[in-house]
Amino acid sequence: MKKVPEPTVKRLFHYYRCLKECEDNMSCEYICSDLLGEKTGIKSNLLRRDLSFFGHMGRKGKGYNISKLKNNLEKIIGLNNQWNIALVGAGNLGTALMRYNNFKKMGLNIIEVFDNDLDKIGRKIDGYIVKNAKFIQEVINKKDIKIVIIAVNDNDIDNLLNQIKDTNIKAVWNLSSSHINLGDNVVVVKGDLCCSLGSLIYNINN
Amino acid sequence: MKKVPEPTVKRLFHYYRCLKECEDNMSCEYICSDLLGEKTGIKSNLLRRDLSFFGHMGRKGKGYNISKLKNNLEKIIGLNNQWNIALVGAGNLGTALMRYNNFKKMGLNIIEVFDNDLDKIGRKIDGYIVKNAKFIQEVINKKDIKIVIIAVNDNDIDNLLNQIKDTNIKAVWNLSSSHINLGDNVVVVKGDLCCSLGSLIYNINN
DNA sequence: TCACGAATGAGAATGTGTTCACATGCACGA
DNA sequence: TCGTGCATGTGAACACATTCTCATTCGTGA
Repeated sequence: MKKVPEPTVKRLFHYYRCLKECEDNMSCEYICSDLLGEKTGIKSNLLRRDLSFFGHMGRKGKGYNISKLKNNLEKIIGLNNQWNIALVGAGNLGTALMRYNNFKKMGLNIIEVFDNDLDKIGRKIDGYIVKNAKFIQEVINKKDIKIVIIAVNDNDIDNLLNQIKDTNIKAVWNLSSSHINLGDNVVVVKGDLCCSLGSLIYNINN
Repeated sequence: MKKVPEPTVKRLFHYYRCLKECEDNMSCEYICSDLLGEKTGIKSNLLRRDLSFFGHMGRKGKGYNISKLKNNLEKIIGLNNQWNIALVGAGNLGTALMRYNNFKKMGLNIIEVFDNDLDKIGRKIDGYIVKNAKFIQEVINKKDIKIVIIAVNDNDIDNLLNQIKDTNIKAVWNLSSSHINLGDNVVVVKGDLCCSLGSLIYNINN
């Protein structure tokens, strides 16, 4: 299969979520690219191109079967599996993530929470008992965790990375402002909050 | 001036923050693109191209003057001004943002917090008194707020948008999962948390 | 069964962003 | 002051992503 562009991948999720809503709230069985595009804010042309990377998803003259397309996208993205996640950082942002219900709906389960603040370790937050960050490596290996969310302040990142380096994790979602490099085998997605606001400010100014 | 690509804009902030660190922690006055690139995880080639959009920022054979470049980027991005921000949504995510110190360091000030949950309205969170969301329009106009952060659950977005529509705001940072359209005069930056995890999962799977 | 309308999907063209290669100019030591 | 080396910055090539256009196919109604 032809390589799927990264922007396309990002949009897949929008389609997926929108289709899920349609499935629940709409009476009809099919949706055309114009409507789906309008709902997601993506041009219908582009939407069709995106979907066509994965084969013939629709029916000419009719549109896309909502449930079928939804299920296909679910598999394509990988949301049909359950993913165990470790959250590092039980501060404000971390706590918000623990309580963020939408993750669970997607099959994304935060199953362990770590911190290196002694005040937090051992405390129970939203059902999670915060563990000492020095056990990360051990726990990740034991529980076969594949995804790590980093939501800590920037000072102690290096220690963390050393701990994580020799595990079998596949991806890191980096909400800190530090640059992370864990080699070619680990996907790192940046999610630095400041950065988004930075580009927003630039665009206001120019 | 030639149009600056959006990816470049996003990277500017990384350079800026890194330079700020260098200013504090390094003894030397100049930094070369190789080193700055390594620190930020961006190829030095690309970095030089990015900076060159804004004129001659460095000295051949020597590198970039750390403080000078930092100050230049500050102006280019627009971080030398103070920006008043309204936060909509005093839930977990909203609260995390109120407490997120890095924004203040950037000159980004959340000065008002709104919600439409009666349990939250009137309460004091982290120094902010949560106001009723129905006063958004009034307050935005009065306080000359230019940026709105949307951190609410998705059900009540439409009401919000109607309130915001007729104000003079310039940008919205949309952390909800709904698609927002406020015309061509308002910059909307998407920050949907689920979406990032979605593309992460895809990349693990493929 | 045929004709017409609707909507997909793909080739080609365009637009956008990154990388390559190297000319240019500055720094520094002899 | 001259020559060598270093690092920037830029034109050109390339790679990537979006848009345009339209052939194709299916559905529907006469």
